[in-house]
Amino acid sequence: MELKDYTKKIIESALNKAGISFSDYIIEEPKNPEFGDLSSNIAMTLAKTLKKAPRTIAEELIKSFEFDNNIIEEVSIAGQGFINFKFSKKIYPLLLSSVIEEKENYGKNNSGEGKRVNVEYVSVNPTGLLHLGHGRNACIGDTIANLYKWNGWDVTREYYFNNAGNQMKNLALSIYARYRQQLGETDFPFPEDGYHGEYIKTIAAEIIEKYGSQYQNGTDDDLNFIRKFGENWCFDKIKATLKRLNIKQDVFFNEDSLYHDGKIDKLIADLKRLDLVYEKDGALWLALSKMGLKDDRVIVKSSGEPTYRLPDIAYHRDKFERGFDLLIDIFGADHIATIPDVLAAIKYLGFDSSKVRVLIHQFVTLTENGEQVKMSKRTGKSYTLDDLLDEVGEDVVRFFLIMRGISTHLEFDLGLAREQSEKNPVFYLQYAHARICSVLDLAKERGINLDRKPNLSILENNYEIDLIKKILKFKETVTTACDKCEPQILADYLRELANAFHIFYHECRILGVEEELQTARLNLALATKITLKNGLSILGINAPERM
RNA sequence: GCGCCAGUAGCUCAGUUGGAUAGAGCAUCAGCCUUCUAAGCUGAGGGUCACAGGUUCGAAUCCUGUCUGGCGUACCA
Repeated sequence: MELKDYTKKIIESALNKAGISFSDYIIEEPKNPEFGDLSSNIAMTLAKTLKKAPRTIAEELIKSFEFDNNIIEEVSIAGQGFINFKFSKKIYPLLLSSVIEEKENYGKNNSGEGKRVNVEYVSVNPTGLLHLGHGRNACIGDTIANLYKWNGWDVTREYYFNNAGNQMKNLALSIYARYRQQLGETDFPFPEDGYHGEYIKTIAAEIIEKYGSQYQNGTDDDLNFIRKFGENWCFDKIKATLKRLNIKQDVFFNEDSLYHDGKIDKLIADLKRLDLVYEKDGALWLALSKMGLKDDRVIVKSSGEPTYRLPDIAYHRDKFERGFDLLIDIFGADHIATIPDVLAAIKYLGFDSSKVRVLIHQFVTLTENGEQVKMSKRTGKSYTLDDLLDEVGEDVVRFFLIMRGISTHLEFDLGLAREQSEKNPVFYLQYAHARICSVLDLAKERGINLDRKPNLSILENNYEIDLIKKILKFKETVTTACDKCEPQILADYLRELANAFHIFYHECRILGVEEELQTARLNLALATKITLKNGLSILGINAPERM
């Protein structure tokens, strides 16, 4: 935000004049607006090193502040030594015209220009359907990818999957058992740790429908066919669900390719060369204890099969070698165990592991009227992401799954989500947008020309100024939400923005007032609409023109 | 046992990396539509920030310990 930069320069130049080099302070909006528009704790943080009372430091600093009186109205000292800045009300409307000029680009910045980030999310193996937790992962990942895009980064959205190994065998055997059962052998044994979902029965039924009983002998070829059929079936469903959420990933990275391309062999060779692995009990162990971790782990089992750690390390190395400046992994809480191992290995292979940012989100529970919901009422089976989408719609799902901080458990209130009313926070935002569109339409009908250069400085009552301030905070919000990788920050901001608009709308008549004011207020509404729409698009949510 | 995450209003959650009187939504109660969408707005009540110590000008925030819940802690992924 430009005003914050301006304030920072004032402080910095005062520090320079005093010959002090110091940056351990913040400039922030005080919670209580009576304290001004921006506030700094510089005098208090300096107190420690200068060994002077905060208030005297503040007084001395203020004496050498140089600023434009048209921008800053008042600088004052308060409390234990806060320096408060109060801006002229006139400055805000002037900043509004750039919002309207930038339109769909308002809020973007180029701080990430020339940098490449890889965001890996969803990454569900094709052995089943997406559930709520996957949905949270998907929505967080997609929103974070959008945020990086808005901050000027070159973004690659990636999905990592494994279509080999035990779990796929298990999928094949599970389908095969259902297949035999549906062909008449009702007591055909189901594998003990098989996939119990109803979808397995659906897949079996489809195989019967298309191919009859030709795979019932269960030869290797038969099982291979069934495995591939099941994999494709699951992947198609997963992709279809993601498409409903408007999520489209750029790269689907198959773990298997790491083997075909020799990257696994190369990794083992390199680890051997670095003396970071050893053999014991017929297995190959990764010497994590040499890398500062507690326990060594097996990376190749005595059977010759690798454990998941090995390809995970090779995969991260591959991402580094593809030249990304930042790697973001989004995992559910159950995947936490492998992370320190992968990062340690990556570091000892000579890569900068601080470029890997791992985001762990906690689980989602579905509730209704305070009770936990496990089954879908419609299907009577466990709730899939698709069931939820059918029930409450894409916008609500996307919003609800990002509206809490990543690291907290998320309670998805089905009753609230289903509610098409003011209680539902999504509709609150969308309603503000639709309301603006309706006013703008009406203005158009009445032949009001918005393009004529508006005199925005006529906007000066508190409702107008508060709304303008909120609109201007959007840029900073996009940056903060991205830096912290917290989509929730943006969701909260949009609610505040919509609230500021609703208040303005309630208090200030837009159409039918004196012409100059009408034009100015219409432009304010337009700027709000632009900001709301841009923010919603980052969250992947529609901004309806009518509700 | 050990590791990670969490514990803030009746419920669901924020709290800008240590700042000023701890906030919001929902729920409850009381108001506001002859005028641009009432899916809106206004007001009220509601708190031992899990507990106990410590660090300092100043702690919901940092440190130590305790308690509670979730997730991990495989030659599963």
